[in-house]
Amino acid sequence: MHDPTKDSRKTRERILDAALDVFAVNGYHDTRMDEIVNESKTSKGSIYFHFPNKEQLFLALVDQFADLLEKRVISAIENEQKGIARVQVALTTCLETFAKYRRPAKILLVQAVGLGKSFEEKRLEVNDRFARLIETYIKEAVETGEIEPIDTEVVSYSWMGAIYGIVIRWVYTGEPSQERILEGLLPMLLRSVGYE
Amino acid sequence: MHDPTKDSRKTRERILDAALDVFAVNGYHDTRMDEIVNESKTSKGSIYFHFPNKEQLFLALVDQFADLLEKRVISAIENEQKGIARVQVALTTCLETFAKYRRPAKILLVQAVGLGKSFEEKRLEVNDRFARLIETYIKEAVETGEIEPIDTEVVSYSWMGAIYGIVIRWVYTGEPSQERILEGLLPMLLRSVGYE
DNA sequence: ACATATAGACTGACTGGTCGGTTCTGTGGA
DNA sequence: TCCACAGAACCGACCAGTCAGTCTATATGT
Repeated sequence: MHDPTKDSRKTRERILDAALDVFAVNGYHDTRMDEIVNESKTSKGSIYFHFPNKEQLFLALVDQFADLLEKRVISAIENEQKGIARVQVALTTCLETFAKYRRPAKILLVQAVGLGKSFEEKRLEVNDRFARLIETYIKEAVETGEIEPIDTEVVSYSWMGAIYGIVIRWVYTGEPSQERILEGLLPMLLRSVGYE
Repeated sequence: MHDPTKDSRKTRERILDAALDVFAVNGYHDTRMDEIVNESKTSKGSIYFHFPNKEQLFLALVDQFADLLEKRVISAIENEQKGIARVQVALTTCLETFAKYRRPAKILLVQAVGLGKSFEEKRLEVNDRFARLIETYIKEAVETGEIEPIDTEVVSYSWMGAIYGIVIRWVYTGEPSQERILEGLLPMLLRSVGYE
């Protein structure tokens, strides 16, 4: 019907970018719509033209990053053989993506937590998607016999937690360095399922 | 008999109990002080007599649980020999405590996240306390030679994350069962530092 | 023993500022 | 002419925090 023009898309992105900045720093409740208006150099009318309300604007950011993360993981492993190699690449890609997109990561891992019911639903949905993605590759590695059979659900959720925990700390303090994370965390996770 | 201090203490606890219930279910921002008033069968004035404001009431709950967790871990390991045995007991105690105190756990792990700066400070402080506690015991196990030298900081934070990740899922869905968590997660964590 | 004073604990109706969201008028470009 | 937006003025629900006053128990004075 109405193909969004180039300008329209640009404005939408300016709003999303500004929202990303402000939400990442201040969190959801401490962010005023007027701040996003200022930051985006648009207007209140414009924001409410592109997004129905504050909540949907925020969730759009969460979705955007979840999609990005999934796409990057899937495209990274598609050249790999089934098995532990895929697990390794998937983990590396996750960590690299979190490192590269620090603010979206903070929004997903920190700012989206502890908000109301509708937010929590979205977050659990994203988490599940992510955990199942990891679970798939772990199961493949079990199938190829590279690692022993294990409770893959427990493994995937605790891996996710481990990654989140480290990344959250890194987001706040810059420590441990990305190098240390890759060199410390990855082997540790693989060792946890009996792969050296 | 009519010790005013005792009555006062009881009222304070009634308020804390009610706040625990309501905050755990609704989160910080979706909790109205009036709900806590109703739930606690006290009054607005009474709450503001015992606590300076909403924020401090919430943080009192976080502190309460952090203290409890630390006390239980420390008292549990004091009968154990230095080394991996202590690590094992510390982890078991953590998981048991989270399981036993489900609502406080939810408040610490979920509802306290993504609130403002002062909240985040408190949460990071609690997390650090907890991570360092674990780190201590891991270091001891390295000293006794039961496990190989490792990046204990990365280990402690990722362990913490792993535990959080699993517990959060359990808090929401009841899955995986406590049994599966103890039988799946513990050996996994120990394996991750090269201990069978 | 009785009256009075003081203080701590508690009550709940009320308020005042905040902020998400609306509305409306206007503008420039395709 | 219509889309995409600017932006100011405005609305009004919502809710943390206030405050004047009540109640009860104990201390003090006579």
